[in-house]
Amino acid sequence: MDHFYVLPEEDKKQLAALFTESFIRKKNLLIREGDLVDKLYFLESGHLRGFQNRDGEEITVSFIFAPAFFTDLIALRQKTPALVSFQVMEDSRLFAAPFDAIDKFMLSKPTNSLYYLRFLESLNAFYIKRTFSLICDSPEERYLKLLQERPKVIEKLPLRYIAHYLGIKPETLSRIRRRLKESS
Amino acid sequence: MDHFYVLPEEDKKQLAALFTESFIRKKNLLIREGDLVDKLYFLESGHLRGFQNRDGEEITVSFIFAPAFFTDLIALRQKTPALVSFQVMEDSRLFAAPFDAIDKFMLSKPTNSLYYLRFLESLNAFYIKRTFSLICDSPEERYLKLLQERPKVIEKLPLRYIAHYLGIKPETLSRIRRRLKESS
DNA sequence: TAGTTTTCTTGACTTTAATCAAGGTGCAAA
DNA sequence: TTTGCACCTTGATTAAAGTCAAGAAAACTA
Repeated sequence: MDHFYVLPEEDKKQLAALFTESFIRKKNLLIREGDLVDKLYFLESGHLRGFQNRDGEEITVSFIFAPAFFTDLIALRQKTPALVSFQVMEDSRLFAAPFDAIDKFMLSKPTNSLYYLRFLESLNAFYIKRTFSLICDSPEERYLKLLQERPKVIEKLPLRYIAHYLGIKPETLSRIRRRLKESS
Repeated sequence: MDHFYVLPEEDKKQLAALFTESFIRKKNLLIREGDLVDKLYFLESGHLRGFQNRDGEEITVSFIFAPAFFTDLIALRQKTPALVSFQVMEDSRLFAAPFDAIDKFMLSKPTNSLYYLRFLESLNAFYIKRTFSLICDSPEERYLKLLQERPKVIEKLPLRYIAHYLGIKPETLSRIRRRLKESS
């Protein structure tokens, strides 16, 4: 929890007390599309994929690698049904806290919201860059950038998830990989 | 400034005092790609486009419509050169505040950061939805969604900017428009 | 381990968008 | 008002990604 901003020891304890531990088995859903969301999660081990159901097909739109906080922020704040399902890709340990309690914690002291603020800022940076890449770069360029910036994604995840994440079809990614192998 | 969270009158005055007014003429750049950024801006009238230079061509990647806060958040926080140039599309009135001062303001009272926090959350929601649309929707679907969600964009902006924003070429958008006209 | 299922690869073909180039339109400046 | 320029539209062509289908490889299960 020290990635963004280090809270004083005392406040950190107070925050940690809001979370309860749980375990979840491979392939289970943590958030289901359409659910209401009221918790913030911290994934300690394993990784997740987020997907949307489009005409019966599951389109993977995001990945979460431990250790990381996550939730469906849109559903949570706007109190609307979740847009995305989150599926655990291996047996995982995680912590959950009611967001109401987090909000209270943040309001109790100015520095308490700094961590969340930094988290939002970096999430923003990530999605802005991803948007720009989808607009400006070719599928092959997007794949190469992903390879550079998040090599874990490529090592651990099935090709079809990566393809959807990049906005292309699995067959196309398979061909991109072959092209890259041949030309090297 | 009341879109997200209404500050008490006193705090609002304190915040407003951090901003200085300025005017900028049509077509001028407010932030230039490569600049260092240390201010938060509030656009009171007019609208902006953000663009990147790719192989000599200006690719429009974002629009800002008054009234709205904006800055290059990535450049600002990571103290890296701006990724995007911001150009005013008509003579505009705006306000600027050093971000250092904003940070101090936020740290002086827990509720002072709430507005910024809501701003970040809604910016996030916006870019997440845009990313998903770029992944899942066809160019025509993306155009129709934009038409629905931000009709101002379509009314006021040149076709080629809208096309780049949607990740397609101007010729393609021109053809999409014709198709839609014919089929209605 | 053997067998089953899922995922990946590959080829042939179709669809879609990009590119290139020409002509038209409309706005802006003189 | 006229002229010039920037922008948009359109058609012909090319390039790229999508689709469909079959077979190979890998992963899971009994």
